[in-house]
Amino acid sequence: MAETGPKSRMRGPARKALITEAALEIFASKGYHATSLGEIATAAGVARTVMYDHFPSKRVLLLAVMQEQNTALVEYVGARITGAGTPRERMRSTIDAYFGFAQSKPAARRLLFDRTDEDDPAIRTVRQGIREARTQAVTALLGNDIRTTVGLNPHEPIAEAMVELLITGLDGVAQWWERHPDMPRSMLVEGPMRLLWTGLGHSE
Amino acid sequence: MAETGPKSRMRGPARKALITEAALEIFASKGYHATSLGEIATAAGVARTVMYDHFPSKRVLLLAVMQEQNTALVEYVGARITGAGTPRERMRSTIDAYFGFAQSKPAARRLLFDRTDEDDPAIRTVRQGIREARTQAVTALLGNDIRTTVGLNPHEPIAEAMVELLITGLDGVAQWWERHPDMPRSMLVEGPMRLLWTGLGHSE
DNA sequence: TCATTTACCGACGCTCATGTCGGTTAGGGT
DNA sequence: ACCCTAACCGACATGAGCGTCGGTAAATGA
Repeated sequence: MAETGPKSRMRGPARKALITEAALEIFASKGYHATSLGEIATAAGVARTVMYDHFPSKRVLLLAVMQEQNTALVEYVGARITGAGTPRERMRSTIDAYFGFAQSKPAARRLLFDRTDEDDPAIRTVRQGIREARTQAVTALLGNDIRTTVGLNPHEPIAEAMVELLITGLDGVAQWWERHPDMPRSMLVEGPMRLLWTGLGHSE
Repeated sequence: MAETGPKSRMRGPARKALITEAALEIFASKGYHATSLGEIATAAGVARTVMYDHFPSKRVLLLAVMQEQNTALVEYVGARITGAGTPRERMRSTIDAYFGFAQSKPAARRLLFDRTDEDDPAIRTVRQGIREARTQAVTALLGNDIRTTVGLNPHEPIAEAMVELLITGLDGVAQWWERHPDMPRSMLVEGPMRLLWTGLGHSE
C-alpha cells in the first residue's frame, strides 16, 4: 500500500485517483469476486465506507476503472494503428505500441482482456465491447492483406476468425512476457513479425 | 438441470458423476467464486449437503473436475500430436483434434484454459501445469520448423514465446467459434494452416 | 424378513462482504 | 477568527455461502 504520510485529508479527486489506482491493481491481480472493497480501501489509505463517497457500488467502481484504462489503451495504440506507412510498418508499429501498453500497465491489460468474472452481465457487456473494438480496428488495419495473401474477403466470417487468431496470439505473447520480463521488447516485436509474415512453411 | 426421475436413490459413483458433470458446466460458465455449491447441487438433483459426502470442499471439487477434464483432453489430442506424417500434417491433425475437443466439450476448454479465478494458489498451480504441458507438447511438435524457418533455437526463450503465440491464437479461434458455431470445423482448420504456413507477407 | 450399510437431508453456526447512517473534524473560504 | 463544506470514520443491519452434525429412510444382502 502506498502510504501518503501519517495523517492528511485529501481533496475528493485526489483520493478518488488513489482509489481507482488501487482498484486497478487489486481487481487485476485477484479478479472481481475475490477482491473486497475493504482491501482496496486499505490499499488506498482510507476506511472502507469512504469508497461509497466516490462510487455507489463495487461493480460501478470496476466498470469505471475499466473505462478509464480503456481510454488509456486507445491513447497508446490508437494513433499507431491508423498511421502512415506500409501495412507491414503499421503492423509492426501497432504491435510495438500494444506491447508498450502491456509493459507499462500490465494490470490494465489483464483487466481489459483476460476473460474473468464475466458472469456479471454489465462486466460482460463492457468487455465484449472493448474486445470487439479491438477486433474491428485490427480488421481495418489488415483487411487488404488478408484479401491479397490469404485470399479471403475481409468481411467474411472466417476472416474475422483469423484476425481473432492474431489478436489473441499477440496477447498471449504479452502474457508470456509478464512471466519473462527480461526479454527485450524489440525482440518480441520482431519475432511475431517474422513468424506471421514469413509463415512456418518455408522449409517445404 | 437434468431430472433423472421423480425420486430415486443412486449409488455413490453415479451420483458423483452427475455432480462433476453439473460442476463442470456451472464452474465453466460463471467462474469459481460466482458459483455456489447449492447451485451445483440443485443442478445435480440433490441437496447441498450431499456434496460433502463426495468432496471435502468446493475447491477440491473444482480441482477434481479440472483433472478429470484434462485427462479427457489428453485422450483427444495426445495421439495426434505425436503421430506420423510430415510436420505440416501433424500440425493440421493436432489443430483439428483441439477444435474437436473445443466443440464437443466447450465447458472443459473454458475451465482448463481461460484465465479465471487464479487468485487461489491451488487453482493457479494446476492451471499453470496444464498450460505448460500444452506448451511443451507443441514445442516438441514444431521445434524443428521453428529452427529451419524462423531461424530460432527451439530451446531459446523467444521460441517459447512464438509457441505461446500459436497456442493462444488457436485458442482464440476456438473462443470465436463458440460465438459463431455455424462455421464448419474444416474451414477453421484450413484458415490458420494457410495463415501460419503462408504468412501475411507474400504480397510484398 | 430383518439388519446393516449408505445415500440423503434439515437445521445450525460461523465467517465475511456489501451497503447505510449518523456523527466528527480537518481545512479552505471569507 | 470563524463557519461550513466535505472528507472521513465506526457501528449497524442484512444477506449469502461454506462446512458440520445428527437423524431418516431407501436399498442391499443374508
